[in-house]
Amino acid sequence: MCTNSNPGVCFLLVPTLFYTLSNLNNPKETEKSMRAAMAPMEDDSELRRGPWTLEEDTLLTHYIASHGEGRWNMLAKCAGLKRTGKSCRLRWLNYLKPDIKRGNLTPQEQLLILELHSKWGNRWSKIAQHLPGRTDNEIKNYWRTRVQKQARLLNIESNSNRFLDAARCFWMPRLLQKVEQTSSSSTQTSVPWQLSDCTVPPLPTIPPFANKATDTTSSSVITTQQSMNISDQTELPQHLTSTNVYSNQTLEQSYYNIDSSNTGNEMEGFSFASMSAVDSIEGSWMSNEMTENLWNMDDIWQFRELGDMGN
DNA sequence: AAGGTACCCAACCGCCCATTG
DNA sequence: CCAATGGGCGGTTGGGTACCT
Repeated sequence: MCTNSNPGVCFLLVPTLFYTLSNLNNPKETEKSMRAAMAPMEDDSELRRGPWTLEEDTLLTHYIASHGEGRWNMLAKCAGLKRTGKSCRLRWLNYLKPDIKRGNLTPQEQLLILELHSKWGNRWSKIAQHLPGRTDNEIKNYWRTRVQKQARLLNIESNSNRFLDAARCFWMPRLLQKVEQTSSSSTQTSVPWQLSDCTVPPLPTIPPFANKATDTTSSSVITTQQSMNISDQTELPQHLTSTNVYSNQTLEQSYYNIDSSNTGNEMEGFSFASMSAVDSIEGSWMSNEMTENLWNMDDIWQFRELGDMGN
């Protein structure tokens, strides 16, 4: 019933090669894998857990190449894996599947994640559907490690409107700028969506945010929908495919309508707002150390010449 | 060089929903 | 209708590694 005849050579080679390469310079890892591979032989009744070995990967890949995906519990047994079906499924989807893309997220992908997350929240799998080759797990990790880190540094909730506004006003435009830079320097792009129509408005010359924070008379807080011009459609965000959502008006609106109910200490956290001018405004209330941390995020924060961008 | 800390990410966990018998 | 099972999803954890002091 469960035979492993007719192995799919390609499927077999990909993970094997990857494993070999990734462990080539890591004898420690290879040794660990070997030891782990031996472990199940000691107690066949035990389900294995923890890191997958090359042997397990090969077994799984081999089996799927021959029989296809699905029925994971059955698959695990038939393939001779001492793993749960869930574990097999996860390993395949997040690691072994041939079309998995590896390496750092491109600015385009980062932008798309920010954009889609502002629309759908933590719907990682839904977001991942729009990033070919990226897994929900990877996107989730990216969000939790990079994005939420920024939120922490800023002392604001990553799921708050304030953070959304900050990302919208400063992060996204810069990513767009970077996208344009990279796409202009190379004719080919792997971006799954059209970038040609994306336009980055010049960043406004913004006064230190603390000044605005004292304005408790302003009343409205722009919502995600308002500032993003995001429709409820399931297609890609409009500005990524057609017109520019970062119209000057929208940008200005979202900037100046950051929750005005916040005062004092809370506002201090929202340093994103002054980031756009952090290099150009003398005496910014934001410490150099803090801005350094912020701008070090990946390489997207290379745009130190913010003053220039606004001109 | 050594120890401590922060970060990254693969893997696991628990919950939920859909399907099946 | 209901229980069992499979599969999907978001949240969390722990080990490895890079970086810092």
